[in-house]
Amino acid sequence: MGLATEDVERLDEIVKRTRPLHRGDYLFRESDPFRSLYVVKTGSVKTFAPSSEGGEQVLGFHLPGELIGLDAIDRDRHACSAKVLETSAICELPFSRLEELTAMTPSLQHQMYRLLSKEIAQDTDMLLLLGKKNAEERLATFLLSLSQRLRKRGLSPSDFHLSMSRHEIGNYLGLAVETISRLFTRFQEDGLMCVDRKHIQLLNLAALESLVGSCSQNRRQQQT
Amino acid sequence: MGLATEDVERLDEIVKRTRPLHRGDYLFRESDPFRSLYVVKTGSVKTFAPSSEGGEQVLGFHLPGELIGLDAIDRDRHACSAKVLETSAICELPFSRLEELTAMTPSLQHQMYRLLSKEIAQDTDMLLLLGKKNAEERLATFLLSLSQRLRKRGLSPSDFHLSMSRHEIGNYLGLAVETISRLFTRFQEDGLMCVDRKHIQLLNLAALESLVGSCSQNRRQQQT
DNA sequence: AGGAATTGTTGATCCAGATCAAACGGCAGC
DNA sequence: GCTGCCGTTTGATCTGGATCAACAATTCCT
Repeated sequence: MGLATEDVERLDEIVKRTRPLHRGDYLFRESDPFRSLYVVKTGSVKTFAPSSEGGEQVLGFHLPGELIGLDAIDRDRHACSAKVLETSAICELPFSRLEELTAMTPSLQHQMYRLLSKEIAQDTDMLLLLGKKNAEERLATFLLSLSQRLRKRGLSPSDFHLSMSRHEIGNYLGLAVETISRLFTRFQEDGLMCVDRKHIQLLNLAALESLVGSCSQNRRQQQT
Repeated sequence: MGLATEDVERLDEIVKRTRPLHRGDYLFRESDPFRSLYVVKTGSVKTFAPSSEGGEQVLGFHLPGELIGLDAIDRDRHACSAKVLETSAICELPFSRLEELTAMTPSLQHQMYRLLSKEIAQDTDMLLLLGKKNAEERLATFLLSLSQRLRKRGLSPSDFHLSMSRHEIGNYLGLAVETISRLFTRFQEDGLMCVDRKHIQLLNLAALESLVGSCSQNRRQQQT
């Protein structure tokens, strides 16, 4: 992510590599004391918070290269749980070590601020999604987000495996499972994608992008 | 916020105090280059991002003591606009100066990480609100949040002025203006609060808190 | 392999909250 | 004081997506 090799070496020294984790394993649970940040090397992880009365809100899906646990620094304990969705390799970054390191390395400190800030900006996008977008726009946004993040890691942006269930996607997007299922069917009928169980192929990225930007053509105006 | 007086003095040296700003003034606009963070001293500010096709999503209301602009560090330009809601005193913190200062002051660096992390945790709460709560729960959550933040600053937690319009509240909470208006009326009928134009009195904090936690009594189960 | 539990799909119905419509109350400008 | 414009309230109606209800396809377990 644009670090000098010198910095990378230093970071490398404090990273702990954990043995592979498997579907269902927890990286940490809500209210665990906060000690480390985690980086997904391969596989995927979901984070989620308990909502009132037993339910849960999926907060995010984390793909290779992505950092988990930034929301816990403030309270010294995790505010959400992180569960592995498929066999995954995860690196652990003890935060106190990281903090010492960034204190003596301005370029790393800057990088750290950027990472935290990026997380905020992403949450902000999500607020817009949940606050203003309809079901179709939400799912299109989700698919394109996955696509872009996979591309960034050199993986196929148009042919991939969903490690999360329809239920989890719906929860994340603020929609019911049934709505997700119906939209997958519809998107497929419209030739936007090809869905086979958890195997997804995006056939028309451009069309999906035009859905994301709020389908102005088929709605009257817009509130607010 | 729990800083050593020594640190506060150093911070004080880099703070720019701006003349009072007035309703409608912008602190910054979306896509402006990022230079500074802002702290509300008195008054209030709203931040908002353009949503697709002209609308906007209100991202937050910022009261005295709160920091604005953290989402811009990553991209070097502001991802949202900040508009003053009433005559306000705002401090400006040039970020490059702040970054230098925190690099040489571990306690300040730590504080900075905590602030960024807290922002993420707050956004997370908001995702839960927009993803899982109904209209009643959203408004109750909003009112209690204001109440608590005012109390933290030594202001009345149960008698205050709303500097934002019903429209802005609705936008923030993902609800229509009419819904906000109706809920205010209902909350008042139920003796939870007293509403007079923009003047709010919370009469029953405990009851509002019980609303927030999802009113399990009057709904069947709960999805996920 | 066989049965049970989980996950996904599809159709029918329902409802919270949006949208539409109208009238009202404050307040700014003249 | 009068006028016009917002912002707010209230009522009527509409609708996107939730909920309910089967059922089908997978995966898991023994």
